[in-house]
Amino acid sequence: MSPKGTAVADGFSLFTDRSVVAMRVNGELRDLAWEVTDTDTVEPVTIDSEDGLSILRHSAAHVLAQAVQRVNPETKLGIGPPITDGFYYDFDTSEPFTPEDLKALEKEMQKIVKQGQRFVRRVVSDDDATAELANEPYKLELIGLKGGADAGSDNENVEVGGAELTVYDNVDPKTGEVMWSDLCRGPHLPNTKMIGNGWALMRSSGAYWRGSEANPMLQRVYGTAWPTKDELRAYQTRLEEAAKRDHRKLGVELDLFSFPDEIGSGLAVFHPKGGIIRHEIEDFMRRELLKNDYEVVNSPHITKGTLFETSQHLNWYKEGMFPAMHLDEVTDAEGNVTKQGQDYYLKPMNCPFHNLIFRSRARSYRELPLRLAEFGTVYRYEKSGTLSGLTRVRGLTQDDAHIYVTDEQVKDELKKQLEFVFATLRAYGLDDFYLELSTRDPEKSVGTEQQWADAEQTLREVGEESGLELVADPGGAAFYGPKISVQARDAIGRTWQLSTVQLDFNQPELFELEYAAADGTRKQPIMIHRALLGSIERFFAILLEHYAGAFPVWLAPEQVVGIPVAAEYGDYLDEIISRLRAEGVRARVDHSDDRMPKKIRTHTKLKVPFQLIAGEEDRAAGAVSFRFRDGTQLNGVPVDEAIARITAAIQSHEQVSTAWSE
RNA sequence: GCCCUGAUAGCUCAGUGGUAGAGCACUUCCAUGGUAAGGAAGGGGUCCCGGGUUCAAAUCCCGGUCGGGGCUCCA
Repeated sequence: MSPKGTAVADGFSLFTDRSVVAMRVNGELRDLAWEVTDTDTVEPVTIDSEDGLSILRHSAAHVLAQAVQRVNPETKLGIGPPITDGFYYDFDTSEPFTPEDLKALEKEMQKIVKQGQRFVRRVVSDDDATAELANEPYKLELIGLKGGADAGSDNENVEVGGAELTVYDNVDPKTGEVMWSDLCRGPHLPNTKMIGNGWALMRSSGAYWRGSEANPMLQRVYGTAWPTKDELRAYQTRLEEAAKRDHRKLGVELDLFSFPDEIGSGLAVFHPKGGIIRHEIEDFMRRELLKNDYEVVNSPHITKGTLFETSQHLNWYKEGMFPAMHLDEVTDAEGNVTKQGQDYYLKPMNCPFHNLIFRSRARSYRELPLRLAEFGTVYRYEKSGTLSGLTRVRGLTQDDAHIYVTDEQVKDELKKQLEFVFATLRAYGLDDFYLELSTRDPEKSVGTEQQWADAEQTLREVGEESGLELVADPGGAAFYGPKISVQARDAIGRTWQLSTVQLDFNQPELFELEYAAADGTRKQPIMIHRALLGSIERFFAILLEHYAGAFPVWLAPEQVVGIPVAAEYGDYLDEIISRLRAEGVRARVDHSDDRMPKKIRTHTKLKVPFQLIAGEEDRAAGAVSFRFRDGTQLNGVPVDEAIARITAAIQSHEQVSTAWSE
């Protein structure tokens, strides 16, 4: 502890650079108005730093709240923290916000920003705060939480996280009048003018108070804020780019899949072009499985409930399952049951079936590791509000595998699995990964502490040995065992949880699985669940967005389209195309009566990797001209060479968007 | 599941109490063309479904289905 120094200055005199919006004093974020002493360590916080952006966004949230209460003073305040790329503020209001309301609020916010109100920090006692905020029931609740054992989430800490309670007053710079106040830990920008014009309100939605379904729903307004208008524009452009590659939009444009209303929510049909992509994804996966010592199995989509009683799924996840079909019950004329019926369920998971396959006969240690793989279609009754395109559906096909190993084999097998995962994902064009280790949630787990500790340790070692970044996810494990998951970054930097490798010491026990060990005793195997692509539907969506619909040649639904310069050259192209088709290439000639530039436009929009154009010059030379997706071209390529290059590009899983360099 | 919001031609969308529209796509015909839209004509809609209000409903009200944005959830 250093002796208390003498107050010497505030941040305004220490930092004249106008991009400094706050400072760190002895590691703590402080307003520039904070008085520092000669023994303090002081660092500037600039607006474009991570802390600076959070402060900017948090201040913008305050301005939003002030605007809301100006428009409707009856509105009660929830919380208003900064978040990635922006901020939100929750309100309890009699009428939800309409888009017009948001426009009006933006205008009101602009006035507040222009006025340049100062953010002034004021320390208050719990009692004073309680009196001052008597009309703000949610804030009172937060004050009550402060200092409790469970101090609430980070977002709530933004309001009351400090050692002492503070209120920020928004003060009119001319009159000194307090325009508005909010309970807040701070720090804030010195004044609202510094929020500038790089912000916008985005949307509104409902959100449960303190994130619990049991609590009332508040109205949340989301906004975004950046140091400059240019950065705001860049952010908006980024959102537009992401929207352009939205798989739901591309799915319609490229005629890949649809969700007919007649079938029901979350249930997709794949059209021929989506179907062939899916076929290629699965076909490649199957070949890799067989090369890597998996056995391919198959199981039905429905089963009697007893199976899921054994597996405990009916106990733990019944709400997530489609309700039972009650079958085979017989009643007499009086309605008395004369024969008990049976409950049948659509399967939400494949593992119990694989356990039955394991158990179908005596197993020897010589068979282990036994790797059972299936593209198993499962049905889950996901809540209606959580469904989203192909990424969250009610009917999905998992590329599922269950691997049964001895205790000694666990580590080697996990290693092998991770390597297999990386190699496979790379073949689909995803190569930027990190790992996440999900560990025990003591509230929700079976098995002994020792089992968990050992398993988590093994997973951690394997993860660390992979050389990839390993992120902890404490409490994220399922109840039956820890898992390691592979997160992949896509072309625009978003991360997706793909593969999971999960240990399970519960099911082998529930199903009484055993094998004969070398010494003749019976032992229980350890089970590893592993999904490599996750669900095929979701993986399909991820690839579609990753490539923005411009798939590598092997996955492209149409690989080659021949475009004759005039109808006369159609026959010549037909010959070339039939040679490609004989090689298994998806190729056709566009014989429609559109003009050539129109055909080029059509197939460019459909993102066909190779357009083969032929006219007099090409025919005379026994050649074709390539046009690639980006508009580059390669003229007069001899036909044999063209075919060889196309088939090679398919073989190698290569992405081809531009002309090959010689 | 909860809050908000939407549904009009295959697609994108205009129309908002009084006979249903555009562009693209599709069909046919003309045009025979060298690198992102040649021309003309034509077909195509229980305006999501069911109730209600009204002389009259695609339009207003209620319920449902499906979509979208969030919250919660995600074995």
